[in-house]
Amino acid sequence: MQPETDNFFEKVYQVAKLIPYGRVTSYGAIAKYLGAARSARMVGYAMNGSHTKDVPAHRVVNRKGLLTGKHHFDGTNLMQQLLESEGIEVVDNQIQNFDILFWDPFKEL
DNA sequence: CTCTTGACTGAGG
DNA sequence: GCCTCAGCCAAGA
Repeated sequence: MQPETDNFFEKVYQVAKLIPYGRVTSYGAIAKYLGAARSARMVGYAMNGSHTKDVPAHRVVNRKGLLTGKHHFDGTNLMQQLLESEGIEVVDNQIQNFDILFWDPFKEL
């Protein structure tokens, strides 16, 4: 059965899956791409179920490039480990060169 | 229906 | 640049 792309949550998952390897984006960017620029919080809220999906939630951070959602991962530094595993530099929960690694769905899609 | 919570963001000081 | 406040929207109790 086809995924519920009509649901806000599913839309978030779909976009998150489109994030290329070694790239990151912000909740607001995804939200805006979905047409709900003010629903950035909903994006993060939706990610609560991301662990049951094939969604690379670790590639999604807040606008500052800070790993605000790392507490939702199993370990304490799991999110950082995943990012570093993709060649992304992370220091003190903050992504380095965030402006360069930032993946804008409007420009890339 | 009302109230609370939240992986956010933008504006103001 | 940092801190604080308010707005925003959806889901759960």
